[in-house]
Amino acid sequence: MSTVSNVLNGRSGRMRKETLARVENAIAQLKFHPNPAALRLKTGRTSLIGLLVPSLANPMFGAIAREIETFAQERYGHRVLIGSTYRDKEKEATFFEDLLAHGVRHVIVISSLADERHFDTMIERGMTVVSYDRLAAKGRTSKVVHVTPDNFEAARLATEHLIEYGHKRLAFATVAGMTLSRSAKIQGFQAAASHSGLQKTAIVLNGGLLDEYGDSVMSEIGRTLAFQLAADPSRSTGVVAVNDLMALGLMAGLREAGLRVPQDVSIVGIDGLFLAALSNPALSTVQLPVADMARAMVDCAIAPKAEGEVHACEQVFMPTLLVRRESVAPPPVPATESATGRGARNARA
Amino acid sequence: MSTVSNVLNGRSGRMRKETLARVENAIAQLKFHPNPAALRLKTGRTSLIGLLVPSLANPMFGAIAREIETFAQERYGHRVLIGSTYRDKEKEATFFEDLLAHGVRHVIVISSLADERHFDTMIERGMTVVSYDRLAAKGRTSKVVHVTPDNFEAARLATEHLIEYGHKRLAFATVAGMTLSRSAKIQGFQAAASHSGLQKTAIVLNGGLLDEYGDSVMSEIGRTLAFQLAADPSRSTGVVAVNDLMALGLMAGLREAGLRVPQDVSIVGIDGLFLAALSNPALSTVQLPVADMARAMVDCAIAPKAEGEVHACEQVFMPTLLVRRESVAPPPVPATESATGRGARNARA
DNA sequence: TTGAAAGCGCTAACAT
DNA sequence: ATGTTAGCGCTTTCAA
Repeated sequence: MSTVSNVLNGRSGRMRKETLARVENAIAQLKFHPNPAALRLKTGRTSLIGLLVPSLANPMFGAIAREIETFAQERYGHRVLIGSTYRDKEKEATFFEDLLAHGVRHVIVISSLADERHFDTMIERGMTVVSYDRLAAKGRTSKVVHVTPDNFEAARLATEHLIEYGHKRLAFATVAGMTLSRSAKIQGFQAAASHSGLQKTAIVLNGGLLDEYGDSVMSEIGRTLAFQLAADPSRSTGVVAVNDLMALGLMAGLREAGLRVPQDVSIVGIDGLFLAALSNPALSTVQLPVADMARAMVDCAIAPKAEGEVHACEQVFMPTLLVRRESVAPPPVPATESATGRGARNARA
Repeated sequence: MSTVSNVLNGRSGRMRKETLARVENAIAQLKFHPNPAALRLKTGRTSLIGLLVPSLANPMFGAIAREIETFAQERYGHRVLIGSTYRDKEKEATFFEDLLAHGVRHVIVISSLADERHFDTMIERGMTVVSYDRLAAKGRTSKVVHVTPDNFEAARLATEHLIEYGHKRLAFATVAGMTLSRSAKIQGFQAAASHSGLQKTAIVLNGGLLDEYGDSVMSEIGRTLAFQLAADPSRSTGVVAVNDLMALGLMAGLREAGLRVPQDVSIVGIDGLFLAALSNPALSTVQLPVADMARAMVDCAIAPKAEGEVHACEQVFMPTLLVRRESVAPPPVPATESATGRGARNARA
């Protein structure tokens, strides 16, 4: 029995070849697969990785989940235990408890709550947690691994694109509720604006709060924001959306409000969803390196670490590039200052 | 010990109240949670449910997965072990093996291969498998539970909508590779066409094959099909897409080819993704009852069944309704028979 | 180099 | 009504 165990665990040096062959033969013959439950019970390990997303219905998270699942499986033979948090602290905590109970030691958390102190508890209990879309808070040394796109840079790139086309009145459209990634994007937006002396007219449009229905309301918020924008005679002519879904909602809302994209308002998204190519006009967006980030997350989560290794690493991925499509054009030439407006409730957020 | 076990398993009748209270107290005090691995090892059961989707990156499957995950958790306290198959037989089989090894007894398979005989093996090995988007093949009695929208009816509804607007030349756009759901849709399409004497001009447009990249190429295929359509002087004026993603791709392609939706060509989708409301023009589509179906699948998969119960049930869900938006209009009035065409390579599929 | 035995945390049969 | 025990399938000492 222990010899078989040794074979299974690669300690084939401790027996003579003949025995090894005999065991391997039997394993093949019987199609023997170690029972994960027994393994789990004995060792505490399991070949499962936890994945926490705000909502599976959000195509961006779907895209990331897809890459994570594929890679974890191919590279490490791990399956994925998935859960939606709807950005709810309670749900997130419950999920972590369940994971622990199921023996899952590796978990990837996509865009969780602003506060990640609760991760430390889990790490002390033996988990490796990889957090997406944020960096460690200043002054805190946690053992959480962070993998994130450079959100500042992504937003800066998007904003630059608008400036390059001559836009003077810029806006950044986001949802209420501040996360690190959102504030990094806002900073990138403002940095780009300031760099061109446009900070005075660069505004942040804060839409509604994501409710329990998760991220499929993101585009609804974009739509609402679009109406606010449309109602403002001195509206921004170029807007950077916090993500592609927001951008899509913005475009739909603008159109409903009678404004044209890009003739009246230009829009740039961030993410690079395949859906961005399908919109009308096709959405210009900053492409994030989804597959690379997914691989990095899986590696950080699962790869065996050297014993004393301080495991807090931070990986920041550059946005691959700006995908220029059709949603950006030069700003409209104003006949008079407020020619494009229609007498409106002053509805800026 | 066994008393505790009895408490945990609801057999609280076998002890006196006082003991029950004492045990419950201790459980609360110690925050005791039964170890799933031990439970699994002992009983063979686990509180995990398997979910197989063609691709997580497909928003429709994301939407379904979201509902399944939420309901399985809320109703049964089950977590979801998810995997993408990319519609590959090998990957599907591997996933099933892994599930079995992990002790998972309940699995939901979304839109799998045409042939589902391999499920029988798994069922014999103690699994409950629920299959989405198909009915049992005629003449076969398997123990697979089927939950599906009425695809025939969905396509019929979509087609009727086009006919109602006066379209005479109809097309159904789909991908290569026949699944039961796709063929049911085609039949619904043809039935509606025939019903109005339009069968002569009702054609099926078969796009490319879904490759290993999964369903994000669905819209690419739509785009390609759009070019074929545009090149045909006597093209169909109303097209039903096999799903919303295909419809979105079709619209993008048509636009690139210089055709307008709905003025030149009308499009109807099937699914009712939230994305359909965001397109330009907003996509008219047949809404499927995603949440209801998800619940039904989870119930069928997990709910304890009476012993001898013949377990093959078939649940067919009616499409809730047609969502009328902007992608359908009356057909263009032809100046002469082929006025709208541009001398084209005859490119029909 | 191999075998024997303990034990991971439970459940269920059995004994008390 | 409660306690005792075997055993689910492994890993890992320890002994041979």
